[in-house]
Amino acid sequence: MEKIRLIALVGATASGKSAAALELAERLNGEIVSCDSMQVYRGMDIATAKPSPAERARVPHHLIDVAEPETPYSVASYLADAEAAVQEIAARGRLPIFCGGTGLYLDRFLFGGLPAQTLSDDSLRAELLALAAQKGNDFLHTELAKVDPASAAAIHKNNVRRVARAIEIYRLTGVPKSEWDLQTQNQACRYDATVLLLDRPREELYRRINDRVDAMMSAGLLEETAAFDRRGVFQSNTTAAQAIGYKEILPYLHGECDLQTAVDNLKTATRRYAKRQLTWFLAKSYVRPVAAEEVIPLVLKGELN
RNA sequence: GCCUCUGUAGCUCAGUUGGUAGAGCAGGGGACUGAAAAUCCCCGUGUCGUUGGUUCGAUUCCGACCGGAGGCA
Repeated sequence: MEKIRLIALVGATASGKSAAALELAERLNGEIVSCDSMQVYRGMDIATAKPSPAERARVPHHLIDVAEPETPYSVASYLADAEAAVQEIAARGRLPIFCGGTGLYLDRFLFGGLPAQTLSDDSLRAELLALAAQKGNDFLHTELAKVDPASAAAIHKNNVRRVARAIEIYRLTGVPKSEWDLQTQNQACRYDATVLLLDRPREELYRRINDRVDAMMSAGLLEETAAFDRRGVFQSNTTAAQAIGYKEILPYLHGECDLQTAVDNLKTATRRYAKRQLTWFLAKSYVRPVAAEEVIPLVLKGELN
């Protein structure tokens, strides 16, 4: 069976992916598939720089507003949802255009996630994290080494989250995570995909980030944050509660710092996030960095296939 | 005007009983397979305010000067 053709625009936050995707979708009879771990949540509009209703009316967007902020959403959910969206789009004879900065989501979508047996178990995970808190990171890491030495060697002992997840996989399936990993490593890409990174000079990117944060403030980020706060979304440590934007504004709303400090912290957090995104994408051999302003012309000329 | 405190990495500060200095944050780099906007790892030379003096040697002690904070007038 022939692989489905798709284009993906990735890159750091504020690099201009959304606008480029919109234009390409209109020119190439495409539909946009968001690849963003935070835009999936309903109501988290300003902080996540979600495409506006007007933009969404121009081109169909998928995987935006598909979960409530109180609901856990993760790579696994994404793989299923994205698979379905792409099938639909392709069935309509249109081109799926991925757009977003969550590298892990796209990576696993293209190459396949862990098998369904390796489900997750929140209570087991909580138990393991508590164990590390009580007996120390070394203790949990040693536990992992007993059942999965390869993973233990690959995961730093202080990365308790990953250590716990690896143990969790073993407990749930009886097979070490490192074994499961072998099944998805070095797999061929499941799609006929062109993955382009919108590249910009670091200085320019940081300027755009600062400008975007200022724009978010004028768009009502304070109100959006306050509303979620009243709703209790930040009481638990759900994924949505970790979105950059709310985390930094909340201390101001609670009178713990002044507004200027909160905004500066938000800009800083966003810059650091952008750097992490770039580190991820640039390490992937299937990602092609292209100067941001060249992306649309080059795709239209068909020079990037 | 006098007195006291203070001036060390971009920022906040520690320290050297005199042998040219180190943390946090910021910044830089990296990892990443069901929380990924998360999580984790690595990276610290800077005229130790300026200028004289004492000393083999001063960022460290002493003086003066220039900033800053407070107190007395």
